[in-house]
Amino acid sequence: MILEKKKIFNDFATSKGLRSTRQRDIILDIFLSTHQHVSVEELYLKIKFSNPGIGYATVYRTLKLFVEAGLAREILLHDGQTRYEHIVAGEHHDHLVCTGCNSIIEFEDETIEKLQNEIAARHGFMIKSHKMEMYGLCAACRQ
Amino acid sequence: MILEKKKIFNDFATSKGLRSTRQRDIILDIFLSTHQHVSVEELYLKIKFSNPGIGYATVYRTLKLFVEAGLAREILLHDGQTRYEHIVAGEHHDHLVCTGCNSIIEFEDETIEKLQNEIAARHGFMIKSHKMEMYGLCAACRQ
DNA sequence: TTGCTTTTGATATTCATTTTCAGTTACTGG
DNA sequence: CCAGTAACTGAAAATGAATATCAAAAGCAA
Repeated sequence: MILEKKKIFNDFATSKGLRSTRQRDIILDIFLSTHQHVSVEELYLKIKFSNPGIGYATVYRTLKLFVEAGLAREILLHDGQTRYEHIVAGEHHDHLVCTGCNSIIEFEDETIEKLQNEIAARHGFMIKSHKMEMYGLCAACRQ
Repeated sequence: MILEKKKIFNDFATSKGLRSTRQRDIILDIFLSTHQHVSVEELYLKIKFSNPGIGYATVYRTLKLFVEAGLAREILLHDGQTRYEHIVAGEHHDHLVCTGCNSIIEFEDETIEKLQNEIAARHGFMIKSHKMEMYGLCAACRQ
């Protein structure tokens, strides 16, 4: 699956006439090794650890490329930090965000997806992406 | 309905020991006269027109109070501007955002709401709020 | 390798939002 | 009604995430 994603990125790079660089390889590797919802800061620190010398701006730039390539998606929570999550082809999940401990639970619901498409169609919309977030207290924080 | 909202804010202010000020009254009035999804900038300009002298910071501060009071909700789109929308008790709507012309269509779907509650329950979550946004091209922009 | 173009890293910049702080205003007790 | 005190305001400075700039470095085609 990781190889598959690397291929997606390489194909994207080729089609765009982008060059293949050490930095982009490293950033992709590390991004793919992370869990969902990395903030740029988190990713940058992780990269810096094994590869000092890679600059902040490059991480930003490269993440934007991942979004363009369809590998990642930007998500905005309410802490002022943009996060990036992995896109898995044919799969879409949404988020339960605990406002107590900031943990995030993912879920997927086919029925909701279908309803979303119906609603979009009803309004003449052509949907490219969507997101859904539910805020509340997780089981642990309710106590 | 407007009076009702003013009462909600007054009650909130009283319970929090906040003072009643001319500025807050004006900002609430103008906020209530806006449509959905005002950015701070938009609101500030509108306020400035009839009430020069009211400062940017006060508008920011006051909008946060409206959120606390349950009158407004912050929404984050992808243009770097925080927007505020009205909360109508017992009603919840979601958004279709056109990435072509930035227009926003609102919709409401009871079935989705129900599904969300079921999902939350399944995960032991107590939901406080949620949001759903679908991005794509509206009918006009598809052409 | 040469020459050209993209990419990078450090830094400066931008822009939304928050903080600071001195002056002003609202409320409370007398 | 007045004075004291604490909250509120406005202007300006500060912050912090994200972007732009630019000289140096690196990829790529011939």
